[in-house]
Amino acid sequence: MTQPARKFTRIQPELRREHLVEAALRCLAEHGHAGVSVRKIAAEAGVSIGLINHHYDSIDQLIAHAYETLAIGIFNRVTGAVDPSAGTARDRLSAFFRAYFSPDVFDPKLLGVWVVFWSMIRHSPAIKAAHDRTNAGYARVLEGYLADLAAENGLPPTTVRLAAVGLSALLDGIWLQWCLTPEQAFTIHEAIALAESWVDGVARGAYGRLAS
Amino acid sequence: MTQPARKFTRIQPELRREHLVEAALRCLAEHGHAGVSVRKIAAEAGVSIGLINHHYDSIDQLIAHAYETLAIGIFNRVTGAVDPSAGTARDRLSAFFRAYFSPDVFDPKLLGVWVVFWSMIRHSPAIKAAHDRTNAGYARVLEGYLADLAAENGLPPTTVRLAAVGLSALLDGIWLQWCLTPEQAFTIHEAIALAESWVDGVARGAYGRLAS
DNA sequence: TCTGTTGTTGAACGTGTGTATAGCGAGCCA
DNA sequence: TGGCTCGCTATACACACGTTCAACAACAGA
Repeated sequence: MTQPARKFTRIQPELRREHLVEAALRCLAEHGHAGVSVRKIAAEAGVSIGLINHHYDSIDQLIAHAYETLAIGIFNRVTGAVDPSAGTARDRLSAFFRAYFSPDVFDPKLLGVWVVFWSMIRHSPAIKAAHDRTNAGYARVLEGYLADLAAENGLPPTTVRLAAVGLSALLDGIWLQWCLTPEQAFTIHEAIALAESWVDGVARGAYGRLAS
Repeated sequence: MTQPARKFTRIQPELRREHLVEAALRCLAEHGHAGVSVRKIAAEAGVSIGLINHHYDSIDQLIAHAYETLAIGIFNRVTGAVDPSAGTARDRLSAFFRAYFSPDVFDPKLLGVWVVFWSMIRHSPAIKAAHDRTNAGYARVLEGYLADLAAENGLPPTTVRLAAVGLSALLDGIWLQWCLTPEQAFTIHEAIALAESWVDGVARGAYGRLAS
């Protein structure tokens, strides 16, 4: 006596979109660029092909939504690990580094996802906008830490904007190298030491020429 | 009185492969990931579709060949701009920076090409191998400069390997940021200043903790 | 229990993909 | 000038893609 199997279950559009985003991210992590596929994502989410175009005008919009979800999630997790009022600016930078150099972020699978996003920036305004927004977020946060550091140590504050660019680039570069070469030539501990040493350089006035 | 138009011209396989690689790079620069297409590349090269599979077992091998050509070309141009015997180690680093931060390398179109390569690293052993080889090349060159710098300035040489990782990451990160955000928040001059300041930090002993 | 709304399905369509292959023809060499 | 080699063309094939749309069915409210 089999039940008349229910063919599907309805859920709220907002919740369904969330599920689709999660399935899309799993597809991107597993298949890279080939994971940008209505059929693969629908299969991963356990729904029919047509459902994606019912909730999104095109697959690009789903990917853009996925990018925004992932990028903001990581940003919040990393910056949320830093108590903005406790300790010195130097302490806050160290806390930021510890959160940034965590397995959540330093995961080679993540690069496969990110590379897809980067490749779509030029053609998709939605993804470009999401990228610019999170990028500005990191710049703002790092500039805040460095401005505090400059104030506490009496360094010239004119260097702050550019120094934040440099630190951001260093962190991105370490992440990139880590993800591209899984058989690593350096440890997470060493990666943190590189970032800390960069701040040491700032504290020793090595970045004075940026003020010119 | 029209000539009986020649339908094609034969050239040496080696030369033809070179033309195909150049066409592939133009396609990647223009169309990004969508440029990885036998039909697009064949059209760009002005040859028939089947010719690519005549010269390469699969399109992935053509892309790998293109990657190797481009990566080695840039590597040779950048490292070739540094006279390995003249001046101090610091001079050589500065010369390297000037060559690296040139319009040849700092071209947003180049990122579109590179992103395609990165996305294929996981699935294509040929591309992975080409990447590892050029990566090792940069590591070797930078380690050389930094070892000379350490010897000239009496710094502990144990830090050299890891410092090269840091410098390489910084350069990659600056390049990435430059290419991802064409409406730049910094100039090439400032980018060079960031790299020079990093070396200042090394010279001031900021990277002593790497030796631990 | 019936009805209306709407989230969901799945087949269909046109396009683009990589590869295989049969045959054409350009250019070399005797 | 003939013939032969092989670089090259162009068609064909099977498959995957994104999108569309008419029909279906789950669930809320009456």
